[in-house]
Amino acid sequence: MAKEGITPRAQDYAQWYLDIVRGADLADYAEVVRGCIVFKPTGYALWEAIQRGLDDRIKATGHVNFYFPLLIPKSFLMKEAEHVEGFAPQVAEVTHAAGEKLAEPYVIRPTSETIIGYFYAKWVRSWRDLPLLGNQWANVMRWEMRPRPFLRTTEFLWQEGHTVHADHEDAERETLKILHEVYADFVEKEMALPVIKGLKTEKEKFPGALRTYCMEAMMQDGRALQAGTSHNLGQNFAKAFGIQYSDRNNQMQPAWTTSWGVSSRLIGALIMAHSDDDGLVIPPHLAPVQVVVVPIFKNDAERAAVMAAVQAITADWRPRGIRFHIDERDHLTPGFKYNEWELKGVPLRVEVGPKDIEKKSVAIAPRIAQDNINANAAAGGRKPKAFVPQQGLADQISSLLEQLQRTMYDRALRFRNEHTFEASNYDELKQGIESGFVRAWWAGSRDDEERIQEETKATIRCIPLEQPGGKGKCFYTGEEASQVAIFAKAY
RNA sequence: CGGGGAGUGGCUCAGCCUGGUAGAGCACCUGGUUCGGGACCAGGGGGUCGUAGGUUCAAAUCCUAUCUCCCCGACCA
Repeated sequence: MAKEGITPRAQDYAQWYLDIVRGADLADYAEVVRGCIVFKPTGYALWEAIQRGLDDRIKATGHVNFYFPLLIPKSFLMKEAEHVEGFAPQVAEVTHAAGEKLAEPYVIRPTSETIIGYFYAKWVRSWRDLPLLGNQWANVMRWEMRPRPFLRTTEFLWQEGHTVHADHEDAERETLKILHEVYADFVEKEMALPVIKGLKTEKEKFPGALRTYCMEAMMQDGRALQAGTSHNLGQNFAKAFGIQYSDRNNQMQPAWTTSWGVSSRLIGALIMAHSDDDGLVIPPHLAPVQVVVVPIFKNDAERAAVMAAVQAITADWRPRGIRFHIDERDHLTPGFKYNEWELKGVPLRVEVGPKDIEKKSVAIAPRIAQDNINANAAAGGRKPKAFVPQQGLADQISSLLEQLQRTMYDRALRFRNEHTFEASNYDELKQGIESGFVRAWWAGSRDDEERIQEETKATIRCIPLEQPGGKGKCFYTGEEASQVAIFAKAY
């Protein structure tokens, strides 16, 4: 039962995604600025919800926010060899200002390790200054060949954390803490998106990092989406920018740094992981509007009675922390509103009409199917709907929202499990990556990895932190392997 | 950035081949009847046909350039 104007997923997944973005009114194309989008209010509200959830966790783990300039001297980028090489093809440069050519061009930040490194070198003096735990919310720009709304735009919004540590162990601890306690915790609990946490291979790691940890999520077409990364930068940037400190013995030591980020791409992940052919589906924890109330009336007298009832019914919702909206528009039929709010992904709909006033009930309809709420033929619909008493409604809504949150996570996890395959040879891998993730014992080289990518379009998404243990036979080289890798096509 | 497709009211598109006063459906506005799963009738508003240049008495239509979007590839959060 696809909505008007929504291409079914099975027909064209890419078009479906674009239809959701447009239909749910999340973004507009900034067609006058190639590759950029306008975050419309509903899209930006999702970003604000993501920011809130992450910012709370970033601060709870001891970090503070700050802000560095958008423009970075071009020479800064050149100081770390791998870093320049990695980002050079993607940077935009400012060469002129005030009508004059600049002596040294600036680049528009593609990420801020370099400029922050410069200042960290000034700020860090002693072991007592460490760890230095900072984060900034910012926009960055990376010139993209093939942009897609939220998933890959030339300018995007993100947070980037940058920390300095006295030794490798502390930097490593930080890198993993962010991955587990900030990123995966947020994405799994608030976005209802199960992720696989792992290590990037040399080929896939951040340019200039010692190692990169990541979390990978599965989209409904079986492809992987990198939902966040956390880098142990080793001493690479510290050495390039001279970040050093006096240790307890008054010896100068190069420091160790980390950086980590998640971006507005998460909105794309949210859409592609949860939504259906009827439109967007937003997990209740994240939803800017969790419940929409649709009043039903035929005339002014009914309208007055119904609105009074709606006021009474919703009176205790706000104090209970339920985020809701009452759709009072009177030029649209209820049926139209149902479809519209489903398209926009609101988790729960409550209908209040004259019959409900009489029976002290309301109709309640979850955005996605729930075991305890069945399709209600009496309501003329094929969609799940239940009539429940007004008494104790706030409690029931709160618990239903929690139930929906769990259902969404479970549903996404089940989908991932059903689309994850084991491969013990190359043919099995080729077959598996057509519809999902492939787990396989891996002892190949970087060259092997590149060859596999050329031949199959799939990459090693990560070496999962959770390993089966023991040894296996590499599916590609036939050698003894001590680790399992996840292969998939990626966004 | 290479290959392919497309830009005409807010949306989906027709008109272009064969140049001659810009159309439809949906959406929007007004009024009325409706209203528990995408209402109906009547009236109305809205488009320098992506942009720039050229050909022509005359260009949405033909030519050139350019921008943007979509699909496929190489690059990436």
